[in-house]
Amino acid sequence: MFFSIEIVYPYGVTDSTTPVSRRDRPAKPPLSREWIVDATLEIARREGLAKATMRRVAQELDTGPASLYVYVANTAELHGAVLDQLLGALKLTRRGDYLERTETLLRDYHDLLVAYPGLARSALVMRPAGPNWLRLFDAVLGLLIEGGLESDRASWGTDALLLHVTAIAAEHSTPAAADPDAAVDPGRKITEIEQATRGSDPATTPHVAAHSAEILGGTGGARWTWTIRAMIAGFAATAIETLDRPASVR
Amino acid sequence: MFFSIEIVYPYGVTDSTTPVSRRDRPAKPPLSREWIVDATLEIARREGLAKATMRRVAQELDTGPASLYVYVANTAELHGAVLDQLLGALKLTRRGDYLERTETLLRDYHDLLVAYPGLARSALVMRPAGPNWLRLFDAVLGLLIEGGLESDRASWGTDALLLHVTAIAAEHSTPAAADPDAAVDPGRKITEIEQATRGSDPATTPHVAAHSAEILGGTGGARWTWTIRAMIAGFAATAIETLDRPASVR
DNA sequence: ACCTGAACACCGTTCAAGT
DNA sequence: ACCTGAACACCGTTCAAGT
Repeated sequence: MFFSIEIVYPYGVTDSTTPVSRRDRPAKPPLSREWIVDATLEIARREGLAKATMRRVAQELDTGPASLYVYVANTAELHGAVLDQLLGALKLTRRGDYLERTETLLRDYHDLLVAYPGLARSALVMRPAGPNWLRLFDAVLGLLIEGGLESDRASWGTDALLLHVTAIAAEHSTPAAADPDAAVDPGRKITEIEQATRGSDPATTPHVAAHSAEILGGTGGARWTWTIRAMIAGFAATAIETLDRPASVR
Repeated sequence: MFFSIEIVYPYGVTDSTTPVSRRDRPAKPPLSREWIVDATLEIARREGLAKATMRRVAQELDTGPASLYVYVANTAELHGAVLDQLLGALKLTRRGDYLERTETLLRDYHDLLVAYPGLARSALVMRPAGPNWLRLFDAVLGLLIEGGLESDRASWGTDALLLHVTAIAAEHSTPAAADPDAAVDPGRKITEIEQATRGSDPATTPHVAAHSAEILGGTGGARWTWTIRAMIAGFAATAIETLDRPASVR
């Protein structure tokens, strides 16, 4: 076997997180990609990624927005660099079996995305491909293989798991959450769905009407864990070859 | 049993799709929510949802953007109305067992999102709650229950499946796809990930390096089907109660 | 009562002109 | 060669003023 615990564990031991805490910037710092990403990160932490616009970042660095384009291709690329920077802080735990460790890592990834409103949304669009993203992908893939999944299922499964966790995070980081000005008001958006679900017409949506309690029920944590665990179980149980039989379905 | 095929099948037989083809608008139509949604839909179809801004829609309707706010709360709400409108066109097939029918419905939903660049992205953020969204949710839920899933797993599973399909669509509807000006160039973004994956360092990302072919392999269709089928299998095999045992994991 | 012109406060990105 | 002021082409949303 080519994988080993020793190779997997060093994941996340990069120094990528150092710039995060480096706040001793001179008044007029020398412009560089690193400083730009750093400034973007600070704005994202304080006010959400949506506020970390080219103009705003430039202002933070005492320059004009045009200057940023010397080091950064566009806003999407900049936000991608921020995500990858943050991903460097993720670390694998040594505790638990492969399943617990996978869940913990995915949870940490989720929590990271939620901590920076707007980040999940851009992660979804960006198709991240930075070095730390690759490390995260590698860690999950290694865990699934360690858990006994065949490498093809493990590969596609890792893709699906990371995408799903990102989507959950994107769904939860509402625009309201990204805007600290708006009162937190966590019941608002929930009520809208709750209202639609509970008040659904049994004639047109009989199953929703009959199971509204289950649809709306469960703490976020229990639901999250169940979903991830069920997905992994499904990936472990479903062979890819099987598909070639009724593959003509579309 | 309270669910029945007859109740499930009428799903999608609304007239919501009629306005889509109604292009015989007078030069200066009377402003109404319906006309606004209709105009937004047309712009979205032709140029992508991103171009369907308040200003652009207002221009299409020969008025100022302020006038739209009489009928629509904000851009997000308008885009949500467009999604729900389009969802009205989805229909259940009678062919196949519950699994095939679920897959076909989810596929149709996916294809719909992909057909309107930007729609998936906004569906992800919006937490849709319109009547046709509820109908779609109800249809999937009904199919999973018909397939034998307990109602609690079916409920959470439906949520996860719809979220995942939306996320896949959002991932595939790149900003490039939303912008018809940009040359289609489908190899571009793929190459970026392909490059990162293939060129990954075996020292830092051993599993990615070892399995790059599997990670990048598979036609989109096979991958999509495997993922959805595996998820459903996992939901069917994983009891929610089980979670309360090691629920203290976080 | 209903509608809207005009304004406010922003955006990303480019490019000609400066140092 | 490197940097950037100023401009171009947009945004969402509000509100005072009109009909």
